[in-house]
Amino acid sequence: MDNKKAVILLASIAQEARLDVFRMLIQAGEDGLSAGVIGERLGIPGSTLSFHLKELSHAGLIQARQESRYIYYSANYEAMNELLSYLSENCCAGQADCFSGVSCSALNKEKIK
Amino acid sequence: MDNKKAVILLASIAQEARLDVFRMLIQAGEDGLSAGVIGERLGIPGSTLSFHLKELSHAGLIQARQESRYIYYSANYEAMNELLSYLSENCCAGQADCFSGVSCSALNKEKIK
DNA sequence: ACTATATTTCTATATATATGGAAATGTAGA
DNA sequence: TCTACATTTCCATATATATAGAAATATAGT
Repeated sequence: MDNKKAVILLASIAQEARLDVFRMLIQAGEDGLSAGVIGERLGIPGSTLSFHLKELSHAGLIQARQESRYIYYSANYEAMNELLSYLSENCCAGQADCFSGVSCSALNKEKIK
Repeated sequence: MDNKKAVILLASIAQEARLDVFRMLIQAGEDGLSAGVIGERLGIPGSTLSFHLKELSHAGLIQARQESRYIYYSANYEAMNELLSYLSENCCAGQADCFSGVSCSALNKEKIK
């Protein structure tokens, strides 16, 4: 993952409504949720939601799948993993005390080895 | 860390120049770098850089320290760790296959236990 | 005090993002 | 085909962000 790609992914979740949507889809699992359900749960008008869903899917963090009249959106775990890896590597590079005291400490031990 | 805070941190690095600055400061270590050096290395005019440095420090991802005529900026590793923890938790929640095959796999084993 | 240098603030401007109603599109059941 | 419903696109508008020159401010050496 390069810089530009990371910025695109970051920007796609650097917005309250979109972060909410993404977290919801992460929780929802592989099947995802329909646009209608997402919008209803978050109280977002259709057109606004559509805009945000497009942002997220253009970034590649979620994907759409049509099923009868509904369009189901689901999280792309792989893309999020790549972003987290990028951030971990670019945060921790050469920094032994990075991730100390947080849940990622196991990761850090791995990297220091 | 709550949603809003995460959005602020994400937005602060969801911009190419700022992500560059932040990565540079991560690499630079505790002492950090002066504004002038950062601007020169990235080829960014002073006023533009100042704007971005302010964004990053308002978010709390970097901090400033005056030393004679120079102002040194340095990365706040703790803040970045908290952001990564938040993202890890909100990405991996209940998802066993999260982080598989990437450098964060050790973290995941920890969490599944 | 004067000068040089570092950085920020001010200002204008360009560009991007966010919001949501209304209309258009797509899908399926009667 | 008609109707109901889901979702998107179109559109106008509001707000936020990014850029950079010029002026202002701060610091330190002479």
